[in-house]
Amino acid sequence: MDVSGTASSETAKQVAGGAEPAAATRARGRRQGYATGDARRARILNIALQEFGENGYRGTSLARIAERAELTQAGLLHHFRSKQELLTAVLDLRDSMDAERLDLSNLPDGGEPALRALVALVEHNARKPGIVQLFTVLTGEAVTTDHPAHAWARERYRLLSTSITTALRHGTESGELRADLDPEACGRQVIAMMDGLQLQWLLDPEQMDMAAVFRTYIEGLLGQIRA
Amino acid sequence: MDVSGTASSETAKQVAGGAEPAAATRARGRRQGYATGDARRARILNIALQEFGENGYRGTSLARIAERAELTQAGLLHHFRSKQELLTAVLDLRDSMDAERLDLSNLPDGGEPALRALVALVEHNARKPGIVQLFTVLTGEAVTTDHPAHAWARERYRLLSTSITTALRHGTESGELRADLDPEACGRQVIAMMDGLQLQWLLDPEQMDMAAVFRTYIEGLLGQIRA
DNA sequence: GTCTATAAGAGGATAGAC
DNA sequence: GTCTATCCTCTTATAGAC
Repeated sequence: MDVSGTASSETAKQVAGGAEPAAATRARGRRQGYATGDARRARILNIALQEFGENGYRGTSLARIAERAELTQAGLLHHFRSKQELLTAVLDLRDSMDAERLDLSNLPDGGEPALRALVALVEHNARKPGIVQLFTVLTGEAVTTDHPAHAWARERYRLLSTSITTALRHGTESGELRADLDPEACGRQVIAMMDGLQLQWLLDPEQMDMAAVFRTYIEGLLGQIRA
Repeated sequence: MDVSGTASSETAKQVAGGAEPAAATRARGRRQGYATGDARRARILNIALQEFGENGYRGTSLARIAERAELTQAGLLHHFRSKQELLTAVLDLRDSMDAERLDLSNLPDGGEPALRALVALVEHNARKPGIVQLFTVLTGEAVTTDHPAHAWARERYRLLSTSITTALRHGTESGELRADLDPEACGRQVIAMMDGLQLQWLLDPEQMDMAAVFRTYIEGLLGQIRA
C-alpha cells in the first residue's frame, strides 16, 4: 500500500531540517519573518504529499492527513486554510524538490547534454516511486478542466516543453543536430516518453526497467538526430 | 474487487442497440437470457462513460449519473448493483468500442503494418477527446493499487504490450526489421509515446497536433529499425 | 422497473473555548 | 496554535411501497 515508503523519510529531511527543538525553530522563524511552526507545516506538507500521491486529490481527506500529522482537522486548517491551498503548497514543494536535482526550466545547453540530463533524471526518479506517483496521479486527475491542479499542470508542461525545445534548437543552430529536426515536436515526444513510461512502470513495476528503456530510447533518438 | 473479469462482450452489444423499439428489445432480451431494459442500461452506460471521463471515478457520483439518465439513484442501482459494477461495465464498453476500430490484441502482422495501424488509431482518437480522456483519467487514478480499475489497467497494458511486441518480433524474424532490435523495449516505448502525447494533448489541445507528432515519431522509428 | 425514504457515514469548513 | 463541537452537504447503499 505505502508505495512511497522509502521516499518519505528523505523528503522529510529536505523539507523539515530534522529534529530541531521546537523553540529554536520558532525563534529562527520569527527572525526570518516566517510564520511560526515551520516544522509543523513541513511535516503536514510531507504527509500530504504522500497521501495525494497514493489516493489522488479527490481520494484524500483532510482528516486522514491530520491524523497522520498528529493533530485534528481543525488544527490542520489553521496552517492551510483549505484543501486546495494545501494541494498548491504540495505542488510547489514537489517542484522545488525537482529543482534541487535538475532545473528543468534551465537544462544544459545543446541537444545531447540536455537529453543526457533527462536520462539522469529518469534514473533518479526510478528510485523515487512516491514522487513519481504523486505527479502521475495528479496530472491524470488534472486533465479535467475544473480540477484545482489543472492550471498548474498546463503551465508545467508549457515550461518543460519550451525548455527542451530551446535546448534542441540550439543544437540544430550550432550544427550539433540535423538541420531538418523539428525541435518542438521532438521535445514533446521526449516528454511524452517520460510520462508514458512512468505510467507503465507504476502500474506494473516488475514488468519494466523504466530507466533502461528510456536510455535506449534516447540513444536511438540521438543516433537519429545527430548531424 | 475483480474489475477485469465478467460482463465483457454482452454489455457491448447491449449498448450498440440504439433506438430500437423497447418492446422488441425486451423480447429479444428474454430470448437470449438478458435482463430487460437494454435501452435504459445503454443510456446509463453512455452517460456514466462521459461522467467518469470528465471527473474520474472518485469525482463522479451516482446521483449525478442518475439525474442525467432521468431516474433516481435507487433506480440506477437496480441496473448496476454498485458503483464499481457500473465502472466495470463502462470499461468493458470502452474496450469494445476500441475493438470495433482495431483489435489491439490482434494487430496486423509485421513491424511496419502494426505501427501504421497504431498511427491510424491515434488519428482516430484525435477526433474522440471524450474517450481518450476517460482512458487517461481512469488509468492515472488506477495507478493506486487499491483502485477498482487497477487490475483492469494492468491487464490491459500487458495485453497491449505483448501484442505489439509480438508483431515487432515477427518483423525481426522475417528480416523486415533489424535483428538487434529489442521488440519488448520498443513496444513499451510506442505505448508510452501514445499515452504521453494524449496527456499533453488533453491538457492543452491547442498546443499540439497529437496525430502529427505521433506520425513523425513512428516515421523516425521506422527509419531506425528497418533492416 | 422505478419510486420514496432513510440509514449510515464521510467530506470540508467554521465558531469559539483554552 | 490547537482543541472540541458542530453544521451542512454529499456520498453509497438498502428497505419496502407501488
